[in-house]
Formats: sequence, structure tokens, C-alpha cells
Amino acid sequence: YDIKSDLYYLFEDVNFKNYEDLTIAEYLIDPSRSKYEIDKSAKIYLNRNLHSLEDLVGKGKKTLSLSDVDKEKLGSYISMYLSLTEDLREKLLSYIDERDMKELYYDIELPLVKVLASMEREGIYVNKDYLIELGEEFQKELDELEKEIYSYAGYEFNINSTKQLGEVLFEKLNLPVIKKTKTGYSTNAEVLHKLKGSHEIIEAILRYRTLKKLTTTYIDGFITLISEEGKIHSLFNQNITATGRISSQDPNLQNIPIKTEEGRKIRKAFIPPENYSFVGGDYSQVELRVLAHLSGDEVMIEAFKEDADIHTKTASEVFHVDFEDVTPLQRSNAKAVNFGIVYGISDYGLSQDLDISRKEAKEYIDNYLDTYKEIKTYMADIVETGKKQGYVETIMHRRRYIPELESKNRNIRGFGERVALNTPIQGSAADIIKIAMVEIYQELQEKQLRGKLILQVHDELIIQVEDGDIDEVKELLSNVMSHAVELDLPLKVDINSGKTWYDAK
DNA sequence: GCATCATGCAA
DNA sequence: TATTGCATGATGC
Repeated sequence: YDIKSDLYYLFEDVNFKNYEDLTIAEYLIDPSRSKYEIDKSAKIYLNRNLHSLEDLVGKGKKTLSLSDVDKEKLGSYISMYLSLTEDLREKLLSYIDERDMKELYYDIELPLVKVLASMEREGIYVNKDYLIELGEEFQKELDELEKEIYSYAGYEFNINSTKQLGEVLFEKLNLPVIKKTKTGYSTNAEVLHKLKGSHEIIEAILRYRTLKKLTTTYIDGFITLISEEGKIHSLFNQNITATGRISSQDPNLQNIPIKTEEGRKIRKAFIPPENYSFVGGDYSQVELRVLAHLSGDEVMIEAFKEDADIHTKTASEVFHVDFEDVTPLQRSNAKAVNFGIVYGISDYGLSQDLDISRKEAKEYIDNYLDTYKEIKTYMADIVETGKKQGYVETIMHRRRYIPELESKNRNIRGFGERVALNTPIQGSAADIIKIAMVEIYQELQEKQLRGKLILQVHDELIIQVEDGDIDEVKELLSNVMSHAVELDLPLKVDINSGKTWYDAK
């Protein structure tokens, strides 16, 4: 039960060939649960009431150390725990077998536990001095912006408080209210952009928000997490997401800025040890490729087989222009539709994203589904399947139940329908990269390459490798990732390397 | 001290 | 009324 926390400390000293983890089995059986605790599971799967460990040691400040617990009580707790674990295991494995999830459990998720433990243990070096310097740069500008904002407002207030900021913007300065939240005025970036030009304070606030985010989350937040060896050891969670993705926390290394140059500079702080480099591999359009495979849409499959720029290709089809004549705006709109399709699009959602009328958005979608006809069929079919079975599946039989499909509430049901479409896509992409991770880990060991997997960012893997082995690892990573599974179309992988995470782009 | 909200970062 | 996450500061209990 939750073996990664043990592997983290032990796996270099103990030969862990055979291990199991029932939290993982339970996650595969129902990935939507919020947590996996043995006393809860005893009730769910065996209808047995088990006192939790918490009942024995208490909680909060008064938590007892195990050595302080009454020996007899502890002994009976442990024997009950062991026998229960055996019974639970039997029950869970029968579910795994019935649902055709043995390969997913034994060949993907269980080996992955060790891979993630290794990533957590290795961690990643951080250039603290660089972060501090960058932080000071940002703080200097923040101080100036703060003064500027106060002068526009006419008084000092807490800019970070959405409540106080709303009062300044919409009561003191009388700017038009664009949107409300359930507790007051909305002041988010979308609203502020619409207010640009109506008052100079707006641009200052937008800039303030950007720098504040970078400073608090990605600079100050990280500095406190740097260990004595100068590393950050993030946790990679394997039983959190409903789709099969992994998540990362303390810190989250899966949402480091990249879209703006300023934010992207944070990535320069992540560095390999001396004489090592980072080698990165990322899947190109993996979710759309998965959708092409799942739907069997020949037009989209053909586009990927030709290695065409999929957004340009989509634009040329949707807007009825030659491939060469697609404008940047058309491509960008087509890209938004491609994204939207993967999320379970609505004309309203697309109209909001592109800031166009709902009617126009509907035309885009209709044209899209007229181009990729099998995708239209697939979207209808997968929702139907979800309703009939109560769940949907990925290519590796990962399953997610969707009770929302039965809801009488239209909004909830609509959500269920989008989930039914998105989960096989996002989840199959997660299956694919997990297979690649397990294979890479094994190959690096067997080939005795001086490289270690250190990061996964959903469609991207980062390996830290001794400079002499860079070329071999690049080749290996490319091959393993692109052949992790065989679909009806190729998987494309881009490989890069560099001396910081920023440079491995 | 903990929960919730609004916000914003990533794929 | 577009999917999946996590961290932050403010706010309220």
C-alpha cells in the first residue's frame, strides 16, 4: 500500500524485483477517488470496518510515535492490517483480471512506481544564485508598479486582494464591470484586457500580476524547497488524475512557464551536474494523433502520415483555401478548434476563446466535422458508449466511470459528454508516455548508459546524461518514445539537448 | 489551522 | 458553456 514512499529510501539498497502496490490497483479500478486509504478500501471492497491508523496514534499535534503506542494494540492492529491486505489484494486482482487490465497493472503502472521513485530521489539541481538575481530584477519593477498603481488609485491598498482591487477599479475609478464572480467583481486577465485603454492603471496591474506570479510561485516558492545539496525533489503522483496522467507537487514541475520569454527564463535555473546535460524528447501533437487513431479518420491520419503541419492543414480544409494560402490568423483559429475538439468543444466555448460570435464558432465546428467526418462519428459514438457502459477506456484499457452522463442536470450531463470524449484521448496519451518511461528506465540500466530520467511533463521526457553519452541517449529516447505503441499512424518525437532546461528546447 | 475562492501557470 | 492538474494570497470560519 503506497510503496513509492518506501522505495524512495530503499530501492538502491534492496533488490526490489517483486513488489506490488494496492493503491495503484485501486486507482486503476476507480481513478476518480480523491484518495486511497486502506480503511476506506476495506469498507468499499470487503465491507469490513477497520480502525484507521489515525485511531491508534491520533492526529494533529498530539500524534503519537509508533513506539509510544500500546504494544498489544499495535500488535493486533498490524495482524489485522496484514490479513486485510491479503484479502483486499485478492479482491482487487480479480477486478484487474476481469477488466483486462493485467498488462496495464503489471507491465506499466507497477514498473512505473520505481521509475517515479527514482526521479523523486534524483531530483534536479537548481541555480539558486541565478534565481535570486532574477527575483531581484522582478522585485525592482514590482516596487515601481506598486507606486504607480497607488497613484492611479489615489490611495494605497492591497493589489493582491481581488476584493480591494475590484473596489478601486469599479467603484473608485468607475470602470465598466465586464464580468462578475460569485463573490464580487471579476478582475482576471481576460477582463483586464478588455479594460485596456480605458485607464492607465490596467496595464500596470496586468504587468504587476505577471511579475508577482513569477516571483511568488516560481522564484520565492522554489528557493524555499532547495535542499542542502542544492536540489529540488518534486513528488510525482501516480494516483491523482482521473485520466491516467501523473501529477507533480512540491513544487509542481509540470507548469514551469514557457510561453513568454520572461517566464521561460525560470527554466535556466534548472541545471544538470557537472559534465552532464539534459536531453529532452517531446511528442508532437500526440493527443490529435491519438484522436486520429481512435476515430480512424482517414483524412487526419493521412495528414499525419504526410507529416503536414496539422493546424495549417486543418485551416486549409475548414476555410476552403489552398494549403499555401493559409493566413497566420486562419492557422491560429484552426489550432484553437483542434484544441477545442480534444476538450469536447461547444460553440459557446470556442466563441469565448476566439472572441467571435457563437454563430461563427458554430460554422468553424461544422466545417471541421465536415472535413474530419470520422471524428464527428467518433464523438457521437464515444458518448453513446460511455452512457451504455457507464465508463470509457483508453488504448491500454484504463477506465474512467462517468456518472455525470446519467445526470438530469444539462450542465452536468454536458460535462460528462466532454469527459467521455477527452478521457480516451488524454488517457491514451498518458498510457503511451508511461510505456516509454518504463522502457527508457530499463534500457538506460541495461545499456549501462550514464543517464537518468528526471522529469515528465505529460508529452515530454527529460533525461540527465553524461556528456559522453548524449548521442546514444538521444537515439534511444527517440526510438523508445516513437515506438512505445503502434498506432494506425506514426508518433513523432522531437529531440533536443542543452546545459539548462531552457536550452533543452 | 484549515477550507474555499479567484487567479494563473503548464500540457 | 472547452480537458487535466498545482500553487499562491486573501479571506472567512
